[in-house]
Amino acid sequence: MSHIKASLPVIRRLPRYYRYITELKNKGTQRVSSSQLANIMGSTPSQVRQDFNCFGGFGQQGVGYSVELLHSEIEKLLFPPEKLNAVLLGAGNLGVTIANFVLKESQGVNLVGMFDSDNAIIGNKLFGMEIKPMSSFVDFCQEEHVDILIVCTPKDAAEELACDVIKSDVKGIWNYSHFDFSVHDSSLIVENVHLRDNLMALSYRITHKDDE
Amino acid sequence: MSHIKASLPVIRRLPRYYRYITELKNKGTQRVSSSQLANIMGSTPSQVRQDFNCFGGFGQQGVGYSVELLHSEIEKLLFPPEKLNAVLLGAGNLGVTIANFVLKESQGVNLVGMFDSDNAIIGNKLFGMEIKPMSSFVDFCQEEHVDILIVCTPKDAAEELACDVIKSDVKGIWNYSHFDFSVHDSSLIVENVHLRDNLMALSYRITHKDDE
DNA sequence: TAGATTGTTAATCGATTAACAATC
DNA sequence: TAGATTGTTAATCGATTAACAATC
Repeated sequence: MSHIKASLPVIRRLPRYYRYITELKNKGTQRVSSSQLANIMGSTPSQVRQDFNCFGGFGQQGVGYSVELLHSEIEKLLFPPEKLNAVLLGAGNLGVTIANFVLKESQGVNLVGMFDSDNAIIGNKLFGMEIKPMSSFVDFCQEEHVDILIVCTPKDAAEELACDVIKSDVKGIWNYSHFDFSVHDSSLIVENVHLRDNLMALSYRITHKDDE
Repeated sequence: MSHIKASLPVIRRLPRYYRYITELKNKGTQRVSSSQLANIMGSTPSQVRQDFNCFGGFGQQGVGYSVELLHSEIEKLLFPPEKLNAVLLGAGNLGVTIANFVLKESQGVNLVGMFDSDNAIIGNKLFGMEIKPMSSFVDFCQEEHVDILIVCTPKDAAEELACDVIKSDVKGIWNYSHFDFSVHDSSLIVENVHLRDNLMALSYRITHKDDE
């Protein structure tokens, strides 16, 4: 029953726990031990227990964890009571794919707007929503209570947006651009998905596998 | 001149250094100090120096780092002498976007094949390449020397692929599926891009910002 | 009761930060 | 020479792992 604030590594593991426990639940498994979970996660029983104890400890000494309880508790942690509202900035190739992903595969997050600066596509309908001009997004955010900005613009556009972002009063950014919001404003909650950086890291690790 | 094997956090920072140093180079900046870089990176001068010393230390005491030299050294580290060959498994919405990304925005990696199990799209041409049946990818890998597998299939399909992957003798996986290759085969080099997990972590952090 | 397995405290490990001698 | 800034060693911090008492 400690309820220590969860550290970032713990938070990052939470969705993975959720995935595996959902699988167990669907298989009809009733109980699971920290060592079984460690096995599935590729970690250690200690870590599993430490992780869960950040949130209050869902287990029973001598018995293990109830899959059902674990599932519903982690669900409560991951899905807020009201869905978060998100807005897409940059409706290019990647942006549209991510928008589609949010609409179809994410529980917990609503896509409520799409913005672009290209006149050629402004006004087009996509997923039943009209692509609006980029310049109108700050006003939109004020009216519609937007929580998350999904940034899929080129770097320069993202950089220009930086001031507007602060004005817009959003709580977090899902950032696919090469502009690092977190470096410039540490109060923002940012998750970066830097595809290029990620592929480079993979390529480095492959190439230097046998170093020393 | 220590040349310690770079740890994963250091490797992950390398592409970011590269981005910032490329910018400095394009601006015509000649020299940069560890504290300036720390500022741009949102880290500390100590970390910058430690990081670079993993690769042999590119600086000059009392003077700083030459932007030109830093750029070319990091480039050498990140881009292998021969490009790596990659193959896409799963040419759905996300897969096609990623393929497009690799073709247009990644130096250092070649896309040499695309595979899917859906008969409706097998044989279609995309980016001048024919989508081939999934069943043929192991043979293809043997003939064409494939280094990287980009997995954009649903979880079940990825799970079925697991054995073939080992046979195929690839060196690394860029994984967008919900099947965790790294847990099941720790000898594989895997970079996971779990969009759903990532968005969930963002949503958790937003919702629990003010906890304790 | 004995065996199993948690919750929690303590020990270890690794990464980050600080300090300082070396040197341009 | 004095000032600046690195390379490198030492100190700190945080996360992971181990140990063990509590308890089902």
